[in-house]
Amino acid sequence: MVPDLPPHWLHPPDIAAARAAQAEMAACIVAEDDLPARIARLGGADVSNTRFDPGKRVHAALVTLDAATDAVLATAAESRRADFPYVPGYLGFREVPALHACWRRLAVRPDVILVDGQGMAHPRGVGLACQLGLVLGVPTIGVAKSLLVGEGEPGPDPGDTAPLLWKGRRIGTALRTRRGARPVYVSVGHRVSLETATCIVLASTRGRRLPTPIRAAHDAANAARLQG
DNA sequence: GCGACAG
DNA sequence: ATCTTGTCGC
Repeated sequence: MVPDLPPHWLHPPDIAAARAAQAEMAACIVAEDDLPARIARLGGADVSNTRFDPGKRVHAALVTLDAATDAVLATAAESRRADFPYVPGYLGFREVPALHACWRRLAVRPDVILVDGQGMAHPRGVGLACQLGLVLGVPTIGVAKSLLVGEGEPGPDPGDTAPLLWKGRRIGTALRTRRGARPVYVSVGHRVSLETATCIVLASTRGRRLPTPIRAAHDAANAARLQG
């Protein structure tokens, strides 16, 4: 938990301030297990955008699923104007504010949130999943569909993994969740170990490439965009 | 300087 | 991220 959440962690005035904020956040990330022995609820987070939108709005969604049945226990969506542009490496500053609003209204809270984006597999070790976890004070896992930095190619079978390496450092795990599909890139967000993160992601993938919570969040964010 | 670049 | 139908394959 963050005692005093610095305003610039959510709303830095510019890229330079955002970069400085990430440096501060990097020192606060906890890459260790802090989860209940038996995870009951899994969260999913995603944001949808409208192309060519002059209003620059973002449509965020946070969902809570029963880890055993995949039943949706709660959903919260937030549509608002983005106060930060999309800049590779600074996605968190664009999406976290709206997701933070979703969290405040989420009726049933999950034990851990699977985030559609990188965790520590980031140039400065502070991807969207890390930022969301730090701001909410909740365990998070980064699950990205493509790479920002690093490389790693797992075997062809579901469950096959390969270390995600960058500059000689391990920053995550490339995980094959489905045969014939491109791998997903798992990395620590906050308050979870890479090993546990990888197990959770694989366990929540029902024969699909992406884990159920993220698919549900994607659907919810999309629904929010199609409405308001 | 050139190329890369989550969502 | 988003624009989009059918189609190939297990």
